[in-house]
Amino acid sequence: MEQLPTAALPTGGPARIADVAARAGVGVATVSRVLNGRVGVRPSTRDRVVEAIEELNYRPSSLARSLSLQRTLVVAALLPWFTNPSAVQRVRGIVDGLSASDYDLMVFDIESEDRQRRAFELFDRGDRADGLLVVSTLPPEREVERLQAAGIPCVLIDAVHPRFPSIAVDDVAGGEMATRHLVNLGHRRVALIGDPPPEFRFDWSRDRTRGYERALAAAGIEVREDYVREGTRLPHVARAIATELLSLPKRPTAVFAASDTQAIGVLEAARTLGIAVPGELSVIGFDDIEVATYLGLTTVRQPLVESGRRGARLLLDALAGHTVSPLRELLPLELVVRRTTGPAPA
Amino acid sequence: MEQLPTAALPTGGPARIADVAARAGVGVATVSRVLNGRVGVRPSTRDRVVEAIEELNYRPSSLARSLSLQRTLVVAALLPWFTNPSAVQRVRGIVDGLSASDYDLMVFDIESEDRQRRAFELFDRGDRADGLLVVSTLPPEREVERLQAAGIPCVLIDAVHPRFPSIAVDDVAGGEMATRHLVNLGHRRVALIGDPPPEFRFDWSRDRTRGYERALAAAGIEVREDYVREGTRLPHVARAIATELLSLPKRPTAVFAASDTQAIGVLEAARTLGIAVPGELSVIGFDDIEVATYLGLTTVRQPLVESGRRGARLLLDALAGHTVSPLRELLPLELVVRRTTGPAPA
DNA sequence: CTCGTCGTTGGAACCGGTTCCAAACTTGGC
DNA sequence: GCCAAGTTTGGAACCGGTTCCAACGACGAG
Repeated sequence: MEQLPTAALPTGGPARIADVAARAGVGVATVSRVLNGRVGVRPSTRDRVVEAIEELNYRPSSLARSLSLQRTLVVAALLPWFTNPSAVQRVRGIVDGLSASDYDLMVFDIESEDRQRRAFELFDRGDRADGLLVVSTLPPEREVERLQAAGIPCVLIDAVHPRFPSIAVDDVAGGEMATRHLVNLGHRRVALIGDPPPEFRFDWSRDRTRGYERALAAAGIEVREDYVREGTRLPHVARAIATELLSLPKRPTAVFAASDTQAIGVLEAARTLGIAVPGELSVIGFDDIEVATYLGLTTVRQPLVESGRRGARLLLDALAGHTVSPLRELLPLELVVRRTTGPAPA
Repeated sequence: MEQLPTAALPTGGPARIADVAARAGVGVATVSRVLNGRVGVRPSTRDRVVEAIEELNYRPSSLARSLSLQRTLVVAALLPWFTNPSAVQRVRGIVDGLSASDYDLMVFDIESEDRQRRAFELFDRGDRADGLLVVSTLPPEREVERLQAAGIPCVLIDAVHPRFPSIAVDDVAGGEMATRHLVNLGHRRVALIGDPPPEFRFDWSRDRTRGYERALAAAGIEVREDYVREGTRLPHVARAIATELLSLPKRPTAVFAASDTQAIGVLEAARTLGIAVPGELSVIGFDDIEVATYLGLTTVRQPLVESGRRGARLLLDALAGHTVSPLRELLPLELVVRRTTGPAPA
């Protein structure tokens, strides 16, 4: 018998490439070549290496590999999960858009400002991921600098920034579309529940409000201040606001909620107060999240899944070296009429 | 002016620790000490280093750091997102359970078998994450070996395996609880829609079915084969199955769906067929996902958020070096009666 | 038989951090 | 003013891969 290295795992931990090399009686460079399917390795040598790999149950450290290659083959999606149920749909699209590529997806929750900071600290140097998809949030300006300096491709979804390509919708048009639908049904007392101006998110709510105002103006209806409310997306917050709204002396006959989540709160408030929907009250949302179907909620659909898919594609393009100019791509909106809107009560 | 290293970023890329050291006129070891808040650095030196760090806008590479430390300060959650809406709730709990720790969470989607394989390839060596939370799925046996060999702490949530600690519920009891509720309401023709035996997931459906059978037996009701169906969780699949079920000559007066997602499909089928719920048909689900509230779905609640929180805590314990024996922790179930179940029609 | 060429191969530098260890520098007591 | 003890400090080895480049062997041609 010829001399073989004694211990299989001298270090006690998982085998390293050097262990494999020693076992196969070759150099580390050769093992690396075999691992990466390089040509120019004698078949007999290759066989010995493969055998050693299997005997040691070896798998290369992706960490060390990334460090050496300066590439991780990972794409990270940064998104606020919970404040935004539609984000899950978007991720579905991202997964789909990435599925044909070599890249793996990692999702990072940035619900709190603290976690947002940590997320960018992990990713803005490009050593945890090769590219970033930032969903429904805006990177702080300091990070914008850093990302661009480090040359990390970054695509925004459901957010807009002049320095990055983005996938979004025309929120003004959407707000107008929703409101016009209500007006066309004969409603004159149309309320709005929007999001408060966000601190570090993209302010889509403001644009939807603008669309609301525009549609009312077009119909010659004055905007009543007490009909325009703001509150976070949390269901119970929207519910409380809706309860106030529906308890006004001259209560609205229709409510446009700037997101489906908030629309659900309105529906709950109406049921509690014994107000019939759509008989006495019409409700329209925005987004068309999955629940909307089950609830029969009328809403303005934005292509959530498609936004993720497009964003992923754009990022892959950028990663492939194609220069992607910071364009603002708008996806189409569509009115989906279900069972929560109807003619204004006489 | 004294001589300073000329180019700020000689490499063109982000600054490295050596650049900082050169700029501050110290060694890399000293910079490292400052970065990590070690004591034993002269204040004046520390100031020079801090200044250099700021001037170069330096941030250490977390990748290189991980490689050197053999620690990532990252915990990975592996879960099938979309086949399982309850997973989102669980992640919410995980985030909460981790929030007080130094660990960051990364979520990895393993919807397809292919992605499951890739996930474990990325993580089973422990160089991408220090610990794993495996949700609603089972690691392949080969990976079990590898994980244990590499000493990577791993906690299962909504799945059970003899070699790992796990957080789960008593599915038999749950199935029994749901079915007994229907029986107590006077139903004798109780159908079941379950999951097909999964290939690489944990088979909770089988246990819930067993509970169903047990409850019927206790009431002296025979299990009718044509009342027991199987289909994936996709809403339209459950819907198709329910449509068949409700078109039987002697159709059931109650359906126990092994998950809320499937229960939703049943509700849709009933509405399409014009069957009143709960007047003519009672429906009970399992899980109590968020939608269940909005739909008024009667269901068996399992503590989804809590499962994530407990799993995270257990994992943190393991990461802190406490030995966590492979215990099977069961969380309590609770019957939540809403508006989709009622007395059996006369 | 010798030389040049090509196919294989291994050593060593590198990716960007951490840390051991020894050397250099302070400081205090005499 | 000198020496021992303690404080700061930097060089170099290490984490585990990839890859450049030089060296080695086999082979065919002259």
